[in-house]
Amino acid sequence: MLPLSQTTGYAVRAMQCLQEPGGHPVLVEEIAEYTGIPHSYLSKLVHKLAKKGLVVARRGHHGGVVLARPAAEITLEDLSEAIDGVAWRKRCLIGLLGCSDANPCVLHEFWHETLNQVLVRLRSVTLADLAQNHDAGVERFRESHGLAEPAAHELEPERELVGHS
Amino acid sequence: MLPLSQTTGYAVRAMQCLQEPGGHPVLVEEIAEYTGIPHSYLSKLVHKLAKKGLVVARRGHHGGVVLARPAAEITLEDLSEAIDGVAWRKRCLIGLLGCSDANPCVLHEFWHETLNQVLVRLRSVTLADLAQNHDAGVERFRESHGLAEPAAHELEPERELVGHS
DNA sequence: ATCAATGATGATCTTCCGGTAATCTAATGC
DNA sequence: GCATTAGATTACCGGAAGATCATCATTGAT
Repeated sequence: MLPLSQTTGYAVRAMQCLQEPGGHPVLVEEIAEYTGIPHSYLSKLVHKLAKKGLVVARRGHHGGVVLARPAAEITLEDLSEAIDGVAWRKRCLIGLLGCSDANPCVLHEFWHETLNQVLVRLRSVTLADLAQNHDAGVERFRESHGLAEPAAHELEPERELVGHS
Repeated sequence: MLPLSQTTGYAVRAMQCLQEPGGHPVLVEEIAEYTGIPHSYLSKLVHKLAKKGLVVARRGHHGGVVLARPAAEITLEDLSEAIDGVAWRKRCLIGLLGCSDANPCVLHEFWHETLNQVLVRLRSVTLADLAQNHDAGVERFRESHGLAEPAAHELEPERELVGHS
């Protein structure tokens, strides 16, 4: 009933690997190896993101994927919306199909406000925010899972996390 | 990734129909007719709630279901926990298996705090709160959907109805 | 003791999501 | 233009959640 799906999580991790618009395209294959997301599944995911205008994918020699706009202009909400859509935001908490703004159930206002708080938070975090902690977080994960080494890694010291509280 | 499942919604609706502890037991059948939740599915749901100590169910003559404690002492969080458990609260937003409090991903703190805000809200609403608006909310819904009066009509097959496809 | 009322339970079906594999199509270099 | 490199697309598999059906087990009235 509030599906920030696993695939949206994948989307976040994939996007963390991408360059700013204009940079060298990153191969889906590279993202797959780096993140551990299955190649073929990632390919579809990327395609979805491309259709939504968040990334640009090119085929053939020197193809790959780049951000369609600056990382600072892509929020978690954008990713959630691109992958999971927005339909779930309108679903009644207790599943009454007749429930709507005009015809609210007992919990309508309560739930609407709850979702809103979550969305505000999702909107407050951008890809650029993530990049700042990218290495620290992902490196730890990679070590504990024996995944492939990235080409270059510059580990920034532990910073205060993105928390907006 | 934040599954307040459809079944939890059912649980809320079902619980709205119950009496205070000590009151006359309500039949699963009655709840099913009143709410539109499939009888057999509801039966399992009720059983789960009983195992969690939220309701008491008795079989046989004059059996039925009653609240195990006052409505004012049962929160939405209780229901969510009884049905969906708590595992999902600990899952990493972006699906990193190595992510934990000791080994946080970039979004760990952010997500933890987000979930917390939701939980605080779920904890702030009790069944008793719902009862106060029960009639207004549910009646409106029933009217606009032609659902059975507590005294059982039959439901039209083609109309969109909660949980029927 | 018996029987009917009523919840409990297990098998099965469907749908959706995550995931795999094979193949198609577009872009580039030669 | 042809081969190679990439992403795009299609078909299919498996598991979990929702839902249904049939059957079992318990309680209380008589």
